[in-house]
Amino acid sequence: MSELKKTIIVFGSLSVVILLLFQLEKWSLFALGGSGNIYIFISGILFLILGIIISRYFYIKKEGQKRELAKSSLSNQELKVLGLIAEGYSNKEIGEQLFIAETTVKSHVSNILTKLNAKRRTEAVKIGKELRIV
Amino acid sequence: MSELKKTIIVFGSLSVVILLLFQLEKWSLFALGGSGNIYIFISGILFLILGIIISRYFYIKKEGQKRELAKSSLSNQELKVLGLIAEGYSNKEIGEQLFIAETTVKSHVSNILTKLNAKRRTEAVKIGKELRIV
DNA sequence: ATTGAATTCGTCCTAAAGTAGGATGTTTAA
DNA sequence: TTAAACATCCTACTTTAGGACGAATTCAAT
Repeated sequence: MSELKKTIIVFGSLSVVILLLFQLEKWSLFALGGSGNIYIFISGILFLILGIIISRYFYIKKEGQKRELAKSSLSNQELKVLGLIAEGYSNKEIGEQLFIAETTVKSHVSNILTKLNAKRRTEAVKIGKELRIV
Repeated sequence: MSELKKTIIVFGSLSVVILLLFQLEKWSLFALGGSGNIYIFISGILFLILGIIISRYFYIKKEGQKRELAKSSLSNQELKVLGLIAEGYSNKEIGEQLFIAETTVKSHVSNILTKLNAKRRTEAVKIGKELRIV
């Protein structure tokens, strides 16, 4: 949400800047040379935008790698269980959904708590969300 | 996260489209009239972007109103407790942090579960996040 | 072929969470 | 001012969760 707002602000500001540049050119308050120069100028801004998009893309990639690291510590089944915990299901309900015994779910939950260094399932969910694995 | 990706895709696509239009104009493959028409065209696109930003802003506003409605159903203390539950604290720990007895926290939790129509504290957190009150 | 991780299931025990009901005082809005 | 909501605390009870073991099976990698 905060990331979204940032993105909106960045792109919004850039849009307004471009719009203002067009207006300034139209009103001839700025002498940017011929009509060729403004193309170069605006192309530059657009490439700046692309640069931001690309860097952001790589940022997300890096986050993704972090996620992979955390994921690797949790097994597939443990990830499923953690996801269902985050949905608010009890161990019994989780067992029914995954077609396994409640005791097995308990084992998984214990392992999850140990691996994520959490004391409670609610804390595990919080950590899982922070690590973006939920 | 999904929202962020959408935003990036929308703005990225628009940027590329604008860039392509400049290239097309430069290569004279498109005859958009004089240098005046392309200004109008691009201004239109920029206003489209602004429109998206504004509509998104109002969307967020509307979500905010929903939040207020849900907030009003939970009392101040209940909101605090729900927040601490989401942080992964136990009833005892919550009591210590709010300087109230564990039994009182339990009362609050029971009321929260009733008001949010949840069976478990994990489910309450999930609902709370959906209602954006956590 | 053996090792190790993953998955599965079990029991016994304790801790935490949740239910139901009551009691009391304060705030607050009609 | 009076009813309703809020906040606090309690007892007694049931359910769920979690820890601490053990143990069997499968399956991929060495």
